[in-house]
Amino acid sequence: MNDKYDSLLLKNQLCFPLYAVSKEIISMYKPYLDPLGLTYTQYITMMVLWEHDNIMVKTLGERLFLDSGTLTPVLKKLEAHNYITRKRGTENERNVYINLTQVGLALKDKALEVPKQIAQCLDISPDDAKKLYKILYKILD
Amino acid sequence: MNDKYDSLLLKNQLCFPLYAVSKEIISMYKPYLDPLGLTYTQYITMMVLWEHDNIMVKTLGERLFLDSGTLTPVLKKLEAHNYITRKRGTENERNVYINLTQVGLALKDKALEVPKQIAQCLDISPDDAKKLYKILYKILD
DNA sequence: CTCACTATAATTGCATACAATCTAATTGTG
DNA sequence: CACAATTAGATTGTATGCAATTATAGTGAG
Repeated sequence: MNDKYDSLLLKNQLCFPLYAVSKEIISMYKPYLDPLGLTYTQYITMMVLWEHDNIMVKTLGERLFLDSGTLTPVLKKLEAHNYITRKRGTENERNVYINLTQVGLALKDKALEVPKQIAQCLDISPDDAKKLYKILYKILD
Repeated sequence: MNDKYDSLLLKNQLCFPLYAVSKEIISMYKPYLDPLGLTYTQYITMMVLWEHDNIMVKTLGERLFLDSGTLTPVLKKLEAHNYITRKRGTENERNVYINLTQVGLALKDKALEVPKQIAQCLDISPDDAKKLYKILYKILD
């Protein structure tokens, strides 16, 4: 009923459903983010900036669990869209500060619809959502 | 205490911790998969094949939630490593069947260590793990 | 039987992710 | 002060992921 290879069955993995659900939910964002001209990664980047403007790339990376190798190209695209600006710090030339433009700030109001739409698509009970959230942050910390 | 933009706070998202935890755990696999010459995507592909050999790319894609655009390059790499073979079906030329080589099959024994090591690194209670697993599969189905 | 339709992979283009390396700036130490 | 060590970003290389398109092979309605 149980052999030595059971631990290698896909259905006995915890990481795989995490990976699959993560991708599936991110793909649900696409139709709602496309009108805003944002990808999912760009969206969560904007979310951090909407909460706290004028932050360093390093801080952004810590909040999003992303390194400069990922963030630099993302930020350059957001800058090309005129949603943000990138400026070297005067006190310390190593630091790059990200700031929202008027356009980027204005996008916040349009983005309000996104979480609403996703909540409707996502078929999960409030109880499960709460449990899931808690367990995930327990792992992250 | 509560403003109209609360729904856009990173900490109020359910998808973000899913995405972050998924990435963090996948990165934990790297030191254990490197000696096997596998990436995480290649590893879960091999897991499906270890469970059921001689399956079509389409079936593999359904199990892994990946499309041919992702799988074709992954499978070509596994073929280049001599872990698998790819053969067009004789009954239906559209189908491509994937089979393990002797080397690929032998890798299964070495891979047995991987889930053991990951379980040790992953600091999560059995109860939380069970809850998490159930909720994730509820979403996937 | 034929031709539109469908199905399966492969290909192409774009956007991440991350390891490793590099550059420039800053800091700590003797 | 001099200089090794550290830090912040950028760059490079490799490997996904996914949408859209293409190529080829089967299928089915008339």
